[in-house]
Amino acid sequence: MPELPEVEVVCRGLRPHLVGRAVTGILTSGKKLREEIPAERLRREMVDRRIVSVTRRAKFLQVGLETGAMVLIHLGMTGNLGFFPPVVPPARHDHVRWLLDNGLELRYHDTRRFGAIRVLGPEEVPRLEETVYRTTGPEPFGEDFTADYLHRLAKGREVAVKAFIMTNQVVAGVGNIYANESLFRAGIRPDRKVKSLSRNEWARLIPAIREILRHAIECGGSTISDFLDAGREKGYFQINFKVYGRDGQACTACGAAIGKKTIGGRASYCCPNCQT
DNA sequence: CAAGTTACCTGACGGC
DNA sequence: TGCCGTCAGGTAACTT
Repeated sequence: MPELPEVEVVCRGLRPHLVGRAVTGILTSGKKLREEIPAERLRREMVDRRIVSVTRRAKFLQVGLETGAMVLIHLGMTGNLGFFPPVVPPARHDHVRWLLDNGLELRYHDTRRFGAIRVLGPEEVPRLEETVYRTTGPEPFGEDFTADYLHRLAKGREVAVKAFIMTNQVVAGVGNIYANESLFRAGIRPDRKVKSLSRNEWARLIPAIREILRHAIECGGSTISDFLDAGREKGYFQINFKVYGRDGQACTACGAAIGKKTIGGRASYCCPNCQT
């Protein structure tokens, strides 16, 4: 499920329910995610502490504690968070349950266990950008994400533009779906080598990425409110994809059949007519 | 060093 | 019905 827009939607959905709450206990499944769940450290930094912020950087959710400590949550491919009353039996693949002082539980559910949960002490938080995010590029909505930056970074390189913009070091948070959709919006073929893109094309791609992401966040936002007790994919993404998953179907702009091929091991879709 | 491949997991789906 | 291969929105560790 989660690329940047989904993580942003989860972030905004959690915030009003979490900020100001204190954690009273933490239960874990004992199963390993991408990394071991640091259950003891989680308890040490969170139990009897108040949550003061819920933010996002790249695809990480950042839960800030009153002590200055922080818990990072990455949803991987199938991670999700939801609030439940304790009487609701935990589901298969619920891996962390945060008991809250309002009687509800926040549950982390992750079928494929590609997600991650990390704990940072107060002394580690000021250096996040140099440690956790050392290899993470600019936020797509950040002012450092510019055509000049991309043009310079792409110089002489042979990688396909779609793989390039999906690389975390280049820009944070653009996954397979929105890479496909952004390139369609910008009219650029996903298999173009980045060294062949003009300064103008980069300048076109940036707003395309931003508009696609912003629209996806807004679509998710329409159902944000039912986080309580709802959990799981309650129809967040009624986004109409223009190319993703539409191979063989007619392009919404010109009617040509959308094509599909693999780039960098990932399914890639493109209109042979609208994208050059 | 850049670019491509593989591994980590489970579940859903299509073909036979 | 069931068995098998393939695929899935992420990422890092590999190999080439």
